[in-house]
Amino acid sequence: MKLKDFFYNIVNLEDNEWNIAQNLFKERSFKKGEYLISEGKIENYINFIVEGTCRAFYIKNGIEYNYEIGLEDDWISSYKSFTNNIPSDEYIQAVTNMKVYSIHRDSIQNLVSINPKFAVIERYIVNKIVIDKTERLRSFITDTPNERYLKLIERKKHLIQKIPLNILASYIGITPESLSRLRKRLSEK
Amino acid sequence: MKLKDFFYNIVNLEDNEWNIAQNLFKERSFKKGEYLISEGKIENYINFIVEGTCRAFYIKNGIEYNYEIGLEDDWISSYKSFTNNIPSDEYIQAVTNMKVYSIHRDSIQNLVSINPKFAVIERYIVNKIVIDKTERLRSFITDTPNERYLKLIERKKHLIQKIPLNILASYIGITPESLSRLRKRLSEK
DNA sequence: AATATTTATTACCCTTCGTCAATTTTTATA
DNA sequence: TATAAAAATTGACGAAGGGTAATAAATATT
Repeated sequence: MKLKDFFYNIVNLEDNEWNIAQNLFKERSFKKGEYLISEGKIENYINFIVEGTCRAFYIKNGIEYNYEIGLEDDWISSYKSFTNNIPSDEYIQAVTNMKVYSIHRDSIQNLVSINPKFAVIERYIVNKIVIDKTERLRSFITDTPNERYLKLIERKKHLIQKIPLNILASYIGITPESLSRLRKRLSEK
Repeated sequence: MKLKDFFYNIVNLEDNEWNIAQNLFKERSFKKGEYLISEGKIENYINFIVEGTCRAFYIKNGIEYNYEIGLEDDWISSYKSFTNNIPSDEYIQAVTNMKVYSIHRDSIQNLVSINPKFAVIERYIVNKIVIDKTERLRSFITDTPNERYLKLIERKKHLIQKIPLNILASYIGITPESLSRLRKRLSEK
């Protein structure tokens, strides 16, 4: 079970500690196209992706902007909504069928207050979010769309290649047409 | 004292609680051009900016990329270095003379462990970092350089206008030449 | 399997930004 | 204050991405 590995890589838990945590996660499945969270709804969960792929996007002037792609072993949530308990300004949608383990905001509070080990894990996840966001921001500042594309497909090739081009293009920050041309240019070399 | 306001806007502290916290902050001053942190050094502090302006930048292929600008009342730190206790991959430099209140990693641990109110404050600051980063990432995805410039100068006009153009350009993600032209176009309207 | 729908590719032209280089303006320093 | 250094502006040109639209390919749906 991957979630267990994730936890044990951060701190060593006793069996009963792991059981307590495990019981607070609930397994949820989403079919391709279904939404984990929609704009206007409050995000109560943070989700560990066991299987499948999803995208986080927001809409501005009628256009969808895919600013995050969640793959296996990633954590995904509408963070601002989750932490501030306010309506989400974004959507998270399953790009393929997917399975996630979800834990409720209150359950996290619970875990963190009863055992400092869980506080360490929680803090680890938040840090990872900050650092990933920073890295992605840097990529937008420093890299060309071309470089961003190459970095993206390096991430987990087999998974990325199943994601529609228009989503990848948006993630990189260009139009689908441009990504199509970019791919062509790369293949010609 | 602005730091006090910042704290009290999050939670109400008793006088003695505030005193405990206050004593753990140390005031530091930096002259224009001095570094709060340099690449390779470990960042031990998180800094509340009382006066002045600074920039956070990293170097890639010999080029400086200014990815953050710190103004009064902002918190600034080399986050990844600070939280993971590893050498910084970036610089933070005073753009004007500045005064900050700095608190050490260990002192925060201290505060957080003795009083949950401080845990709330700490969590508030980390959340703000995540949300600001997300917002800035979105701005890179959604907005044109022109829009990013307008948003930037709206932030705190009088302070921003004292920052050299080449730093602002880098922050927006364009060359100084382009920002110069952009400004010209705006002034012609 | 046939049809409809969505997704991807390609061509056209246009705009913006980057690069390089020269000049002007501002700021720092002897 | 004079001089040097740094920062900002401007011009010319090229490359890359955007917009629109038409076509082709791949997926869904009946």
